[in-house]
Amino acid sequence: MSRQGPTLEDVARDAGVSRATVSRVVNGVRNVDPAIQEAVRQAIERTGYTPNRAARSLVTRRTETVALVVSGAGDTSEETQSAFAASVFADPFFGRVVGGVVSYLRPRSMHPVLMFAESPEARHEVLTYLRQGRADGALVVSTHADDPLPALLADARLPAVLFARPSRPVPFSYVDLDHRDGGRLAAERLLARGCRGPATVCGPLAVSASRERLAGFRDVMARHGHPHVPAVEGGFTLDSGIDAMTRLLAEYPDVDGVFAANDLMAQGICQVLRERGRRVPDDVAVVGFDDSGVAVACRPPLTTVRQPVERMAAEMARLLDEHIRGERDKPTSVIFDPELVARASA
Amino acid sequence: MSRQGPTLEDVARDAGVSRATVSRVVNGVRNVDPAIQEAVRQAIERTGYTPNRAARSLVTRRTETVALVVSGAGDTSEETQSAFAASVFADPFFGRVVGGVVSYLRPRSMHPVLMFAESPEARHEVLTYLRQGRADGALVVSTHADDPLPALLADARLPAVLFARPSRPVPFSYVDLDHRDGGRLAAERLLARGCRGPATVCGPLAVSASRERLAGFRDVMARHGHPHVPAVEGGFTLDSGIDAMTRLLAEYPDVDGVFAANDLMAQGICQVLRERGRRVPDDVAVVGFDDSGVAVACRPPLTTVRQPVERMAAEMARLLDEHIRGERDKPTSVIFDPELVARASA
DNA sequence: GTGAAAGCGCTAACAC
DNA sequence: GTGTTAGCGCTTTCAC
Repeated sequence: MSRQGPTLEDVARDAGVSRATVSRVVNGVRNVDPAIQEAVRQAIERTGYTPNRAARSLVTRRTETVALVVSGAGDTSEETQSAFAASVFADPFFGRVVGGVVSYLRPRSMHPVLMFAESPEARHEVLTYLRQGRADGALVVSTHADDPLPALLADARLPAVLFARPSRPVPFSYVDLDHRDGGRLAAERLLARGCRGPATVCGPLAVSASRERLAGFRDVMARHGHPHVPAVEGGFTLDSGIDAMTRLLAEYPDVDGVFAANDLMAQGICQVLRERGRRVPDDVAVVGFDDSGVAVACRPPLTTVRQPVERMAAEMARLLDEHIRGERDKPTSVIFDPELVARASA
Repeated sequence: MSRQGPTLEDVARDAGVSRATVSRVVNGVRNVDPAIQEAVRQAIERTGYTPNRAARSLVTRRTETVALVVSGAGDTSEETQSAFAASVFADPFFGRVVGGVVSYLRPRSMHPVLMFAESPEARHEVLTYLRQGRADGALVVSTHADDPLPALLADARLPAVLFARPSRPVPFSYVDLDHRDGGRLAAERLLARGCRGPATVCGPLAVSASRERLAGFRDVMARHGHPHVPAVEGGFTLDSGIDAMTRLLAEYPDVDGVFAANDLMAQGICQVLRERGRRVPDDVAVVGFDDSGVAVACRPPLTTVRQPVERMAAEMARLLDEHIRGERDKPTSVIFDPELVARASA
């Protein structure tokens, strides 16, 4: 394991200049004679030099690494820690977040360390990690509303940016979607299709995004003669969509339009409907939310409200980067607009 | 950003000892007087000391970080780089890998940096990253058979462990499943159900695992009077499962048992069958592979061949850790056994 | 424009 | 057992 290639010193000797000059060339600092610059480049080439990041970090106090943390609720037990990761990625949402984050970081030679914070110990790990300077800041995606991590990070004065507005105010930038507007789009679509018995399988009401989507949906529906739209609460999983729809049908057999708070639940809903012999969209129209991979994979393909997760995640990374580099001081929020994507299900 | 808490020096002063002693206590080296040990602990507590990892790495030449790299084929274009991440996680497989890896690393205060190597530039990034000493080694999960990354890592003499046996031999340890045996289990299940018209939707034949599963399946089938089992090649995605099954039904309308090379395709197969009015398992039995989340989510729940991905991933991490620490020298392979999980689909 | 030199905070010989 | 000391490889004043 004693892999340590040539150092600045070696390159300097080879090029017949000082360490400082090589460092300048490596870091693209101007004020270096073009000829010398070229000589150094060649020396680097010859020696196969690669800068040692630990040494650089030690002086720059920066790692070009950020923690990408998926943060759960209070107290998942230890046994489930590995299952947490699997369940998290069961929703295409997180894969998209990763993709968006990487698309921003990679061109800048920055990299994400993946962390899960589903227990108090795990949260402590995240704080320690950042305090040790192993990462310059955190990108936090919470799966629960009452996620305590943002507050902990704030107390420790560690840089972070959040996906979605935190339930209790913390001095961090965040990106979010106009969820209320998303709910409205779904309602309008169902109404435009002539739907007369609308209902919704909403997300966990503890999550603000769920409440907003629901509010927007009901808002428009109320304005069009549906003051009391039935809503059943789901948990953003396929299973919970199946459950919710089963209950919904039992209580309101004549629904003809359902707004699901995400695509995964919409998929479950379609499954239930098909099993009951109801055609989608002819008998019951279904509108999803997210426009994730399952929206296209679903039979029928889902009409859904698009959330530009990749762009949002990239923006989140950009904000963090700016905070870290001191280019941005005050917390900011960037809100994205949803968009209706029409496919077959509604 | 000038966050730098107290240093060893500060703690030493506070405790009235030398830096070395504090270092010993921090690193749990014995040969320290219990009383002094306690004094140091208190000083650490008082000062709120956290070791600076860059400084430590500089001397230990270790980062306690590993690269978890998902490696694609040769030449995905740049635009799709962010889509690659999303598509990768569309298969529950990778979430499970992450979970397994983290379950090993976390208790050891090690962490994974997520990297995607779907293009030549991206692969180069991975090499640079490791050469700079930003990670101690790589865990490589290839999505394609002809992944060039392992060879590149080997040439650079960087430590790595692979998920699945590489198509061309490289001097790295790897974990794998006895895929052939998995194929056999599937065949036996279908035969036990009295299936008389077996077929299979296999994985990409460029992938060795696909070939093995197919071989095991056909092997048993041949031995039981089915010398020529129809096989259609899929791509491990839900869509490809749908396509493959559609083609299969067109050519062999009287199949009554299908072995899908993964659960995602099995799900697609079930969808097609249901659309065609064929009942699963009564008209056509379906056996999946992996036992991932979709196996339970599928209607009907899938009978499938379990691949213990989490355990395999954890083992992969363990092997890498041992290589890094010099506790293991020669490349090793650890092969896991598949297991049939009986549910409703067959 | 370039070099000399002083650290960044830590670990690991080596003395005592 | 504990302290002293010499770096790890890099960036960055500060002279020249």
